[in-house]
Amino acid sequence: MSHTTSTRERRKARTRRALLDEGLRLLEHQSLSSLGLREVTRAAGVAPAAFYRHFRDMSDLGVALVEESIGSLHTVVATVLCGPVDEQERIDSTVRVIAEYVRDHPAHIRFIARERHGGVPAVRIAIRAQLDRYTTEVAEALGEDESSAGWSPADMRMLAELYVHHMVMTACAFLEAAQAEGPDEESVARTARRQLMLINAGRHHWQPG
Amino acid sequence: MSHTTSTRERRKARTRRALLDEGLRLLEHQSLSSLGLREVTRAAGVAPAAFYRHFRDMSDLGVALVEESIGSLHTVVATVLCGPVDEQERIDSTVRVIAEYVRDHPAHIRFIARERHGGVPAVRIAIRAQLDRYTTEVAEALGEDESSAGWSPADMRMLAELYVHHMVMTACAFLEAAQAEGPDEESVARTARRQLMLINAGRHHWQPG
DNA sequence: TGTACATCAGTGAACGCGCGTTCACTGATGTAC
DNA sequence: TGTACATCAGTGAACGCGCGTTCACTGATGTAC
Repeated sequence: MSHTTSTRERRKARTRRALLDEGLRLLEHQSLSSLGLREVTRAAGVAPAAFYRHFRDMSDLGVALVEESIGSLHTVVATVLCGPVDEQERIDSTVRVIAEYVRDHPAHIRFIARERHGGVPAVRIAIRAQLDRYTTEVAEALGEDESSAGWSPADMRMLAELYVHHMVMTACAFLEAAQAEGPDEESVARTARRQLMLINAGRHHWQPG
Repeated sequence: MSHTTSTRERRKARTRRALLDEGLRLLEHQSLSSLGLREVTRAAGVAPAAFYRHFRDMSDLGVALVEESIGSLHTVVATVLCGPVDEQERIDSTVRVIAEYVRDHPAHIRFIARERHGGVPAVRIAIRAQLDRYTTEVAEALGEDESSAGWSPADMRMLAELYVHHMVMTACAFLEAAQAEGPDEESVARTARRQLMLINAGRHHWQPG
């Protein structure tokens, strides 16, 4: 069989994981462009030269982290979009899911927030591409909602962008709350809910055209 | 007189300016935590050691750049808040002013966007403080608007945050448009305007409480 | 099953380089008389 | 106005250090017979 994993393959995969995990961990307190190759290999417990068996350079490792970080984020949108029909409940569960996600994957969120406008072009481009895919998913889901009758595709995209940006911004706020850098988690949640309610009110009174 | 500026003071100020200007210029393609002291002094045309006559370290220079970058941003809010009474016109002029601001100060905007979640704590904190002051200004201005009758202070703050975040996000989008990294300037403007219209619709149908 | 050879993830030493920081200094500017 | 001394922004050499990258290597794992 071609997809049995040999001992060698498993070992290699384990080292790669260690590099990714330790990299992400180190990125909690610095940005990718200041993260050193030797720093990562030291943390992962391998020789510096071993790095090159897995990544071309740090920006390559960064792109791999983007895939992982946003990949897992798609579950969030799925949870929300297949969620309750009642508007208020849907808002509540959206904000709850975001809070949970940040609690479970703080390093991923921080990485995305930090490198989204960061100094490494390849990573910035990868993040934009992923968020774009994400926005498209949301826009398509909006199209299936009955309250979107009469909306132009451009307007649904515009609304999807507003939602996605709001989500990212809320995730960042939860992150700051978690490290006591900003307001506490409950008030972040309250603000986020009310902002979504306001956007919803706008949706219902939208004059297309 | 105590505030005549001597030749010496003027010379010192000029070197400081050169360090700040060249620093900001170099930050267009990298983040603060990877910007070197020698890199900045080289660009400014002074010896490395001269840096210490002006800043303790790079994060100190970063904080100075924050003051400059956001300081000049307050003009934007002033322009908008004292702008036209008609809603559509107000939205149009807001988006226009943001576009102009980004065109005139691209490096400032990029710096703020990049370091807002960047790897240098002191700078992150300075940016948050400035954006907070900014949000408070907007919230106060909203309080003076007749359409805010019956709104709680918390809800006005919540709306102000939505506006400020939308502004930052739109500024970033204009920036990306300028370097052909995203959609063109006109479609960014169109999306931003319609998002503001949707938020406005929400404002008018808001049920306080 | 046993043997001989191939593969290749990880090693460890070496390299040249630019970094941040220190220090005693220089010389133009400022001040006191 | 002229002189003697003080100030201090900027210099340039020196330092120790950790960086990214290269290379021939090792030795466990995989493959063919």
